[in-house]
Amino acid sequence: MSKNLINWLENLLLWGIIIKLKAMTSFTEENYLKIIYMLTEQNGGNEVSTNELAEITQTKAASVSDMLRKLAEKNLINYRKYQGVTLTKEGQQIALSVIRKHRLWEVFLVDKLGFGWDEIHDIAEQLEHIDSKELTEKLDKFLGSPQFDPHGDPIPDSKGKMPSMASCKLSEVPIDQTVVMVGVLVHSPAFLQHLDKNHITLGSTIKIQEVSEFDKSFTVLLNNNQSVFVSNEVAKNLLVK
Amino acid sequence: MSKNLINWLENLLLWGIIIKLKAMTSFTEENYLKIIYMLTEQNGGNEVSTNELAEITQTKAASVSDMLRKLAEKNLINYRKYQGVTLTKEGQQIALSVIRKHRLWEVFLVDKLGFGWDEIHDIAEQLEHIDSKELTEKLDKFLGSPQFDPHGDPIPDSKGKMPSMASCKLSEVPIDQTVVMVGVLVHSPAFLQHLDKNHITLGSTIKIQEVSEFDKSFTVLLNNNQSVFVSNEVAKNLLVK
DNA sequence: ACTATTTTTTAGGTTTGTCTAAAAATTTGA
DNA sequence: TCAAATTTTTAGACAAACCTAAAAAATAGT
Repeated sequence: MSKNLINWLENLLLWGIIIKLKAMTSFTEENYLKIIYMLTEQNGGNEVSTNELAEITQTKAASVSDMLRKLAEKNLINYRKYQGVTLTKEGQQIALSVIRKHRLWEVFLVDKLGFGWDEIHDIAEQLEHIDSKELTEKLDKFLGSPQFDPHGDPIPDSKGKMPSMASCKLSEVPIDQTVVMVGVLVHSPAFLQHLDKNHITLGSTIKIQEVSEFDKSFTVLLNNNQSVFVSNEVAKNLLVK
Repeated sequence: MSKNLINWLENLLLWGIIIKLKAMTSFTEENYLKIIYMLTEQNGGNEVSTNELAEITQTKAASVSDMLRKLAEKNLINYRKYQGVTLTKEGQQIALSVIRKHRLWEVFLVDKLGFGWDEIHDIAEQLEHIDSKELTEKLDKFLGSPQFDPHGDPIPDSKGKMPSMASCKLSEVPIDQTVVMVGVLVHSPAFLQHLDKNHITLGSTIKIQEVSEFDKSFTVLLNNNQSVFVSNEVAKNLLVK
């Protein structure tokens, strides 16, 4: 009967919609996945705790618990109650895609629009959730397929593979050695502006002239022949090669 | 007493937050305002009805009613029950800012990333809600402060002023006259792809060679000396100058 | 090893934006 | 003009993402 057929088609359509909804990740879910990815990295691959997530998302632990249950149902995280979480393959893919978009947009904001590296974070936090694969790939081409963002962070490729680069903290480099500034471990506007004021930017050549016994502060020579003072606190957060 | 002082400060803070929340417009609210603006234009300044809004937002009239009550409370629309709505000054400002962002991003997508004019609508619908005045103004500069978007629609300036341009429908132009294509009244991919196939684009020179008595279809001569056939349906939706 | 503390989860509630069903207002047309 | 049809609003519910308060599990200290 044609009415049965129509019902059947409608059911199929309905199923299609349900499957689509289940496959979709919301703005908020994407944020959780991204943060779990970054914290897992920081922890050296260990599980991320509920409280850590609550701290960073600026919500309460109870809200995090709710969300973790939901993400686990969607198979995006590995979740054993009270034991913290890690990402599944699928969750990692989504996290990497969000990070890719975030970092590509940061390159756009600095290279094309002329923003400072201390001004772009909040805008990129919004742009990273724009949903269009074609857009991401065209943006990537337009920017010349950059490997690193304006803070020196690696940009994963469309398959989620991160470019790697050996680097270490400036604080660990021996005296008299000459190195190149390739990244920062802290992204706060205050830190970045401090570097600007001292003419230290991505790509700066840094020669370590003197290290104080007392407070482990550095005096370094930059490529412009300027001699600047670098506290240990700063040196610990500068990546060089 | 210091406890009273603290309470008092907390109250002030709370007030501050409430004021901020009241001043903010959500993604969804922005969409309603934008749509009300566009429908009001189409209606020649008349009120927009609940059903019209339900149709376009793809929701139910009941949901629209709810939202209208909310927007009216925030003084963004003029709303008399059962009488339809218009925007207040404040609502219009927000609508124009969203439209400005939408059209600037469309220029970016076509001019810088190489998208076709039939592929950009859904992406711009997302980008138009990115919240950063500095971003909008830097994007505008980067694009060379364009006056019109890839469909020929005017881009309001940062104060909400629309550039104007006299134009009329191709269907209203007399025979033998030569005009320039400056816009479209329909933005569906199908229509835009049809124009692409006939080599009619923004800026094309069009000379009307022949008009059929029977179906009001046109034969026109383009700047590349190609002669193409234009149905009345198409001619009614082409803006020329 | 067993309290005390901390961490995490559960239970129950709020807001936003949606829904369906039903009521009320407006418009239409004989 | 007044009953029928249409449009709009109200009432009551639901899902997502959050909250507070309280219960349960894990960890730590002696």
